[in-house]
Amino acid sequence: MPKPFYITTAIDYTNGAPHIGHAYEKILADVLARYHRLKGDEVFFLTGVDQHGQKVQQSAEKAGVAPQEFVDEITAKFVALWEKLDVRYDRWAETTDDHHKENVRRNLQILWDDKDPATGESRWLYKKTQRGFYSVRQEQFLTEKDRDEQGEFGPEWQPVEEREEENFYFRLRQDHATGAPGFDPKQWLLDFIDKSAREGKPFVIPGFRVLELRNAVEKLEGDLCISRPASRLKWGIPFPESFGAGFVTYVWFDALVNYISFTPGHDPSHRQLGAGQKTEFARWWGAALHVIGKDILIPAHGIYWPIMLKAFEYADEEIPTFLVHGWWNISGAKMSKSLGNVIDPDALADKYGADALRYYLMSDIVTGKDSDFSEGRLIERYNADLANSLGNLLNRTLNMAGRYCPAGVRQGPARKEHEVIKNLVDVYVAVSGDGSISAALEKTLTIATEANQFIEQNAPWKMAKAGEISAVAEILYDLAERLRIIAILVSPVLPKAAHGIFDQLNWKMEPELAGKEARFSLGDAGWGQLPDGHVVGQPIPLFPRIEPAPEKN
RNA sequence: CGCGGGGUGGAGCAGUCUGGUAGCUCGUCAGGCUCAUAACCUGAAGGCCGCGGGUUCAAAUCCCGCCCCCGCAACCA
Repeated sequence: MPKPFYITTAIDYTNGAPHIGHAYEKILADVLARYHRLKGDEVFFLTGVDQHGQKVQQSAEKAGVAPQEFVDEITAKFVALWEKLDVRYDRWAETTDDHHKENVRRNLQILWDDKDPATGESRWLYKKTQRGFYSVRQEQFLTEKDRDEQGEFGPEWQPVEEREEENFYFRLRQDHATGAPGFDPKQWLLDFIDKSAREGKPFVIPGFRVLELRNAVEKLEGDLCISRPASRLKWGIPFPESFGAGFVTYVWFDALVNYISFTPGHDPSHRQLGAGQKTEFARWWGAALHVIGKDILIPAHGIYWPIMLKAFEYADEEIPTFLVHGWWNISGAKMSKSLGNVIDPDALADKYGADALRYYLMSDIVTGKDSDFSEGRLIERYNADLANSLGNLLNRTLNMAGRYCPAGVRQGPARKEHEVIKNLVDVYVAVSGDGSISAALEKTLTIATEANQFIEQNAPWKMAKAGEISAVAEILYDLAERLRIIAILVSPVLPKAAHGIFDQLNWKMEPELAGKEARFSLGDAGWGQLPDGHVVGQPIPLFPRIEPAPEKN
């Protein structure tokens, strides 16, 4: 029975066009999904868009269109980009989807109906009136921390007015004044983090984020305001009528729930995983990995979400794992719209191709850390690794095969290099499982580098001149096998190129496999699967060199 | 004394958790090869792994102190 692997990404906010950071996250998740399919796991890959909220409402107003029209337009850009970048997901999550809206409302109702027998009040939600200074410009209540040195609210907040507002709150910690929920969510989360660390079961990857998260939880005070008055936020999911009229769901309470709403087999009528949902849903949910950016770990994913799941009565083992990735900076500075240094992945894909962009984004960063984006580096890595090392290897191999062995390549004796390759494949599997894609690529490229060395050591062109054709045929079989294995290993990152290599090797050409991921399997990465006497195809440069644009003065 | 990340040959980075000959790509220099996408291969120069202490037979790696850089308001992965 194949192992389930459920991978999700953050859903992108449809307030602007996608940038390189959005693309990085989706490609990372796509590569992991493809890697698990390669392993033979049963994979479900969920991604999508977050469409509600204040900022979308404002942007739509500014653009003079209805919010739905506004988000539809931006959503289309995301969908088109993922298509262009070969991000192959299994389901698309949109928070304006009816099923999702229904699910969010049900979740609210469930928490509202979960009454403490002693008080008759909800254990999780309560209504409170907030009175204070409100920035009309920023649409938020201000705190003492927002005052400047003079003790005034600066011009960035103005106009500021005193306001009173009633909202619903979600308990993040025990609060005796308003009735305890029976246990302290904050303490539970701290214990859960510690327990995961003790058991060596990763809750947050990479490890240093665990420390950061734990410190943030320690400092946690106050609860989460999960409603907005409809008078100031219309673009969102209305609260159920039982809460009274005029409340709209806060975006994070809406967005996070998407992970549940769009999981296969989800039935909103069940509250928890337990007996009622020990079905398709539970099978997927138990294997969930959330890929997110470092900016949304604290507090949304690392604090709100586990406590929400706890409130929905998910067991500790049913809290998903987070893979937290870093950022692509620009010349050491943060990418930002206000600095105007945002990188457009769509234009890059047009210029260099999806595979080149995917390769760069996967190879030139260590998962979890930040890296610096540079088009020059993209070209450098493409030329060095893909054009010169791998592409040229394929080209020279097929050229020699066509020239010296038109009747086919021949299986030769076992060589010590085959053992080296097997070890590299093992390392590839180990590091890929940890999400270390750059290390996996490095190991894969090592096979190409060693193949180039192998050619020099044997100099098949000299052997051919000496008439040793059968020996040449064995060398070329060896090279074709290496290329076949490389194609399998790079296929998660370079799906197009992997097909290109297989095609040129004239391998697995069945029409039903053409262009399909099923063509690649880790089980085929063992040595010696090309038949004796196999005839390879014609060489066509797979990665033409990119000539760097001359330095701008 | 807020929280976290980083400081490794000219450039960009890995290695640090699980101490044991300092690794990769680019660049530089010298040579080789000609099957190949002016690609490939071999060799060389270049590092007291931010600084100072400590633990150890042994420290880039563990411990203590210090210095410098970057994030932690918004747009936002």
